[in-house]
Amino acid sequence: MAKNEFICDCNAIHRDVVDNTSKNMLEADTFNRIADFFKILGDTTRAKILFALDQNEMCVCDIANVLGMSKSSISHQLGTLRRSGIVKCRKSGKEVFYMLDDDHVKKVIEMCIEHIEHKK
Amino acid sequence: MAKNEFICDCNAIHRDVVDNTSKNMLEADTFNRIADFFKILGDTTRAKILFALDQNEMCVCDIANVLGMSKSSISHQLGTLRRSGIVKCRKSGKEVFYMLDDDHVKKVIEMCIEHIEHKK
DNA sequence: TTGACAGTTGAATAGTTATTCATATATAAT
DNA sequence: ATTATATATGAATAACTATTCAACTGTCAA
Repeated sequence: MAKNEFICDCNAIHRDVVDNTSKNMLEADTFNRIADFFKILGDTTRAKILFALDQNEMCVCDIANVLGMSKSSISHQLGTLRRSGIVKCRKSGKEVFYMLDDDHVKKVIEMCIEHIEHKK
Repeated sequence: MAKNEFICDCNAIHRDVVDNTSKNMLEADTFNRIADFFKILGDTTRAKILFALDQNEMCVCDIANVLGMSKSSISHQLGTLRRSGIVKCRKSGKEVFYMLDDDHVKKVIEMCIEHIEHKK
């Protein structure tokens, strides 16, 4: 196999490892989805919102007060979470109550906390 | 309790829910750590690197070839992963071999893939 | 129907970050 | 010593994103 079948200009390639690993890689789209999922959790505000919603469904105003942030900011983030299918909402009069829409999120957050405690 | 003990200017607050949830919230620093952890996974390049390293330890050049990206770019990302304690490395001559340094990462990624499959 | 209020949304700003390029360091071979 | 190579790194650019502000929608009450 010629050197320039490989993208980068090194001689240090371990071809068997590279070939084998390449074969096992998932589709590009799958990695995008993985990254997108974690990107959602990778923001302090959203992490707080999800942790809070794990305890109670809440209206936008409640969440804003729990986090000490503006309603607009919270609403933007809830929009992001809703579009990702991680939270869902129900309307009741003027209020909109948000709740988790994903079992995995809870587990993933718990595992993450475990990780953090472990690394301390 | 006076209205302005709450941060935002709504009347729609459910005080018991807000008070209770507030009590159960973790420290700000903990949420920052949670978000920082997920931020690391929340990038396509880093997700690919971690998935690849889950199969074999590899040198920078190998990873660059598996991902089809420049060595410099990969090296920057490996630095980020190393500083986060998610990968570690060993030197062997001119080469530097990287490997996972965290059991949780594997589990978290697997759970994430499960989540993605489930939502399809 | 008018006013008040819960929530949403678009635009703007400010901060962050991934990649590239050029350069630097470290190791091995000649 | 000198050269080649593997990796690291600083600076710059470009792309992305969180929050704010202002304006808007929809609902309830008077």
